[in-house]
Amino acid sequence: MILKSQVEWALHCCAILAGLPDGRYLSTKALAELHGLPKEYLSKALQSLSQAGLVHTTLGPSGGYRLAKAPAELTFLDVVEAVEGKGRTFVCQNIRANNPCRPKDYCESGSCAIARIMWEADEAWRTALRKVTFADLGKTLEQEIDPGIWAGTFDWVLKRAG
Amino acid sequence: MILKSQVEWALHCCAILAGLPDGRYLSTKALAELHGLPKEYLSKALQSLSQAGLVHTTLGPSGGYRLAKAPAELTFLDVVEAVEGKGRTFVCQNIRANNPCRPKDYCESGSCAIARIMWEADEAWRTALRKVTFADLGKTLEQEIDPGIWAGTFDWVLKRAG
DNA sequence: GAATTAAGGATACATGATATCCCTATTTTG
DNA sequence: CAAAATAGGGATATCATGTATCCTTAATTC
Ligand code: SF4
Ligand code: SF4
Repeated sequence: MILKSQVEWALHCCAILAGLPDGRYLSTKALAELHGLPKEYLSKALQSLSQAGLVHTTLGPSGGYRLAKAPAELTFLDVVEAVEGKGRTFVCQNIRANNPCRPKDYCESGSCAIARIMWEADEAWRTALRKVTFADLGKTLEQEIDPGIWAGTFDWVLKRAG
Repeated sequence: MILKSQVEWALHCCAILAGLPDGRYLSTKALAELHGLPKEYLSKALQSLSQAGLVHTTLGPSGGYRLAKAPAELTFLDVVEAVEGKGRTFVCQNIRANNPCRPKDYCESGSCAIARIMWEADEAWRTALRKVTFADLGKTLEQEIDPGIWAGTFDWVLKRAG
């Protein structure tokens, strides 16, 4: 059970978009170059973000993506769920219904303890991701990243932003 | 990202084994019949439990599986990790190294904020699973399951336990 | 009108999950 | 001792999903 690499890509792209000045857009091409990723495939991840309403897009030259909300309103969970889906990681096949000791067509009284426990763990994971916004991430990155690279990347992005 | 169905199978099998009297063993065949699962494939899941040291096995007629520890010492996380592996669900491809603004062979100072946040969420998931033991589960199931089915299943299992 | 862009359909490929079959060594049963 | 039953594990087939590329269309900018 491993998250798709598109999750990582989407998180990085949102981190960049979160640093973009208001009203500017950054294209798939620029984001792909910046991260060394296949442009066409990265595009699918960005489309997922778009379908989830997390980013806003414009067409034509100087078009591309920007965040649809303020970085403080966008959580890691938003991005992860946009790419990976909102489904639970534990899916119940209801194998208890195969128990030969049960009367046929016995009606279950809701979800069982095993499924509930697994789903609670799922929810703990989601809660942890919901707590972190891209404003939080921006602050941390600014402290941790080499200032030269930070500034250089910022310039690089601005030059290519429409 | 969905857990393998073997996780569900292994959890159910451990739930049954946790109710087994001391010194008794239950075979793959019995566990497969009880849950309506393909015997040969369920066997792989049980082998994972065995390799992780969670169950003890004996060969020959009347052989099979029993828990290696007391139910109160066996956690959901033990079983999930035995089947699904102990690896993190977020794997970092280090795509920041592709940033064209970086000097070549720039040495990263440890793991970045994005990866740390994802790994912390992972850890929250594991913590939730580590909190629940099969003694806890047993108590819940005893309260929730129809007493007739509960007793009938217990008898069924005892008849087939070596 | 030409260039650039997001969106999305079609397709191929790789990987991992699911499932079955078969063989071996070990242990109980008779 | 012989037969039956068991866990363990290798080999293989099948299917779903993730990864990746290519191409077309519609919208936008210049
Ligand atoms: S016992 Fe729970 S987890 Fe197992 S099959 Fe039934 S509902 Fe699903
Ligand atoms: S920035 Fe973090 S998550 Fe992204 S590639 Fe680097 S280490 Fe991995």
